[in-house]
Amino acid sequence: MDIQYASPSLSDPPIVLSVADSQSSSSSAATGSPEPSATADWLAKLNEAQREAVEYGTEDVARPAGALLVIAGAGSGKTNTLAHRVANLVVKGVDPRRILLLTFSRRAALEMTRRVTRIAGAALGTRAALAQGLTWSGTFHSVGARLLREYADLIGLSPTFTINDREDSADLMNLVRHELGFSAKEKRFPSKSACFAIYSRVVNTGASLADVLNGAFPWCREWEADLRALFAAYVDAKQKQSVLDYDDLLLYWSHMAAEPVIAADLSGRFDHVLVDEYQDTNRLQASILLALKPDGLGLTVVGDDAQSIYSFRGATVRNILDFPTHFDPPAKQVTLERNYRSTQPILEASNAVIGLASERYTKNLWTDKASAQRPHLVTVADDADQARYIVEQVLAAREAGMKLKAQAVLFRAAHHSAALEIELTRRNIPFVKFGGLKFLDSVHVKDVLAVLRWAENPRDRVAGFRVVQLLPGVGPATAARVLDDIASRADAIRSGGSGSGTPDAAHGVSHCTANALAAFAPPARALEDWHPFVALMSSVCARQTPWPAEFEMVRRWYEPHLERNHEDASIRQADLVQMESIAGTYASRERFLTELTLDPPDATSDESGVPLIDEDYLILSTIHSAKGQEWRNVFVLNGVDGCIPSDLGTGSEEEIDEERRLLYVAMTRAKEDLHIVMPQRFYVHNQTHLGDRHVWASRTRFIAPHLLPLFDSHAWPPAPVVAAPTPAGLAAAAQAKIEIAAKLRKMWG
DNA sequence: TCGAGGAGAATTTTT
DNA sequence: TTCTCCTCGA
Repeated sequence: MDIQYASPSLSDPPIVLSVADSQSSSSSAATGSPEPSATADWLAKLNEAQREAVEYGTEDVARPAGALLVIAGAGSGKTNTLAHRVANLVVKGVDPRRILLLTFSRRAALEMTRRVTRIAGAALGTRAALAQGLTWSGTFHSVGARLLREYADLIGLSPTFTINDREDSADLMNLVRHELGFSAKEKRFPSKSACFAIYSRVVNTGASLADVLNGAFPWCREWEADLRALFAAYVDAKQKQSVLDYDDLLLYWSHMAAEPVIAADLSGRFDHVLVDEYQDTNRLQASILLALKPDGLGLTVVGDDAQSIYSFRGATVRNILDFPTHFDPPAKQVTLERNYRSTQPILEASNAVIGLASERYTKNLWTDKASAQRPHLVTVADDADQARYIVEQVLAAREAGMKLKAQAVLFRAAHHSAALEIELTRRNIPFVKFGGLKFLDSVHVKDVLAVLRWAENPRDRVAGFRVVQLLPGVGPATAARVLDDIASRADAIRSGGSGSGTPDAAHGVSHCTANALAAFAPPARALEDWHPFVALMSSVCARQTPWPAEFEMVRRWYEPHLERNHEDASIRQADLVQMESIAGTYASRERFLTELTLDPPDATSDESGVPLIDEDYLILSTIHSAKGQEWRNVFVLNGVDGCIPSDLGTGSEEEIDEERRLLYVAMTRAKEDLHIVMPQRFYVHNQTHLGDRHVWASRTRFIAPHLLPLFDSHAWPPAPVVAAPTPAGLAAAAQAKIEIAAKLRKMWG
C-alpha cells in the first residue's frame, strides 16, 4: 500500500508507453485515426460536461492548455471525471511520472491511482506500465515531504529531517514555553495546544498574529507579545533540531518554489498538475500551486464551494471562487451539476438546506433518480434511544439485504458516537470508526515511535526527552542534562566537519548519541536499566539491524517499561505487535515514520479488535472524514442545535455557514435513505461543578420550519397503538374489572 | 530531583 | 470524565 518511489533523480528516462504501440497491439478500429470519431468508447459513458472537463486542452499534450476549474457538485462523478482526465492525458502520451496529482487524503490518492490504472488500462489494453507510473500522487503534505527531502541540501535542510505530528509539535512548543519561563506566570498562559493552534493558523492563513488572536482566540489577546516571542523561539528550536511540523512542509515548499533557480527545475518536472478538493486548500497551498504553474498551463483544480468544511485549518472558499481570475486569460470553467448518487427527495432536501446559506452558490444539482421516500427526521428521547433507533434500523435494512458496509452513521464530533458504540458492542454488531482519536496518539505507541524518531534524527529533542524519561529515576532535569551532553558533542563535530545538513554530518551526530549516552553517569535508580538502553540506542543509531527487525528490537526493549508504567500493559502490548506488522510493510525506517505521521492509520484498536477487511461492518465516521464517500443508507446523529451547528462554531456568520455546509455534506452522502436523528434531551458533561446535567435540545436551525415538508418527520419509538375497543371486548373488560375488584377484596378477606 | 497525588480546567473537525 | 499542571513528600 506504500507509495512507490521513483529514484530521486531529476532526469528519469522517459517511460515507454506510446499510444501507437499499444493500439497496434490491440485490434481497435480507431487505430491511428485522427478524426474526432476516434474519441474512444471509454469516454462514451461520461456526460457532456464531464467529457468537456476530461478533454479540455488535451488535443496537443505537448503544449498544455491554460488553467481549468471544474466545479463539481456532490455526487456528480467528480473522482471519476478527474480519473478520466488523468487517464486521458496518459493515453495521449503524457508520461505519468510527469503528472502531479494532489488529493486530500492518501485514501483518496489510492482510490484515484486505482481508477486511473483501470480506466487507462482499459483504454490502452494494457495496465502493466501504468500501475507504477503515477508516482506523484498524494496529499500536499506528503508530496511536500518528498520534494523537500530531494532538495534538502539546496535549501539548507538536513535530509534526515523528521516530521512532528500535532502532539509532538505541541510538546516542543511546551518545552520552549518552559525555557522562556512562561509556564510560571501569575496568570495562566495559554495551554500548549492553544499556542500551537494559534501558530498554525497564522502560518496557514497568512494573516497577522493580531488578526488571528482577535478573530479566533480573543481570550489570548493579552498574551500577544509573549506569543510572538514564543513562536520565534519555537521556529528556532525546530531549525536547530531538524524537525518540521505539518505546516513547515507547506511553508518550506512554498518558499522553495519562490526561489527562481529551484522554481524552474521544480515546475519543469511536472507537465500537468491536478488538484482534488480544491475548496479545502488554504492560502499557503494556493501559493504553492501558483508558484508551480504561474501561467496556469497544465493546471486543473476540482472542487465544490458548497462542500468547503476545513476553514478551521485555514482553508478558504476564496481560493476556488477567485481561481479563474488569477490567470490571463481567465481559467476555463466547467460545472458538473448532474448528481448520480442520491434520490430526488434527498437531493431536494439537501439543496434546500444549502440554499439558505448567506452566500449564493453557483449550481443546482439535479438527478433523475426518483423515489417516493423523503429523508427521515426522527425525534427520539435521548442518546440511548438514538442508539437503539439506529441499531434497529440498521438491522432491519440488513435483513432486507443491505450490507452493513453500505450503511454509515455520521456525526459532528468524534465523541458523539460513544453511546452508539456501546450499543453496537453490546449487540455484537461489528463497526469501524473513522475520525477522532488515532491510535498513534496513545502513549505507548508514541513511546516506541519516539525511540525510532530519535535514532532517525538525533537532534530531535522532543523525541529524546521522551525516550530518556522512560527509564525509572530519570525525570525532566536528568533528561535535559543528557540531551545537552549530546548536543554539545554534536556541535563540536559540526563546527569541525564540512557543512551541516549532509548525511555524513547526521551520521556523525548519531555516533554522538551513543557515545554521550555511554559516557553519561545515570542517577542511581536508573543504573540497572542504563546499559540495555545504551546498547539499544547505539545499535539503532548505527542501523545495525535491518528495518522491520529493528522495530521488534525496540518493542522488546520497551516491554518491561510498558509493564512498569501501565496497568493495562497486555492490551497496549497487542497494539505494538499490530504496529510491528504495519512496520513490515514499509521499505525503511524513514518511510515508515514519514508516512505514519502524514497519514496515520484510522482505526483505533481496543479490546474488540478491528474487524477483518472482508467481514461486513457498519461505518461510523465524523462528517469530515466522510468527505468524498457515499453509502446507500446514511444516519446523521444529533441533528440538533448545539451539535450541528456546534456550540463552539456559532460565533460568526462564516462559522455558521460552514456548519451548514457540514450538514449538507453529511446529507449528500446518502444514496437511497437518509435519517437525521434528533435526541430531545441532551446530556452535558463537565459544564458545571455540580456534575452531569441535561438540556433540552431543539431541531437544528438549518432545517427551518418551511423546509419540514421536504422531510418525513416522526417520533421513535412510535406511540403504542391502542386497539379500538369492540363491543365484545368492552363487555369482557367490564367483566374483568369486576373480577379484579373482587380479587382485591379477597386479598384481605 | 522524582513521581505520586490532588486540584482545576476543559471548547470540534485533520494534514 | 479526563487531562494537565502544580505541589509536596520521599
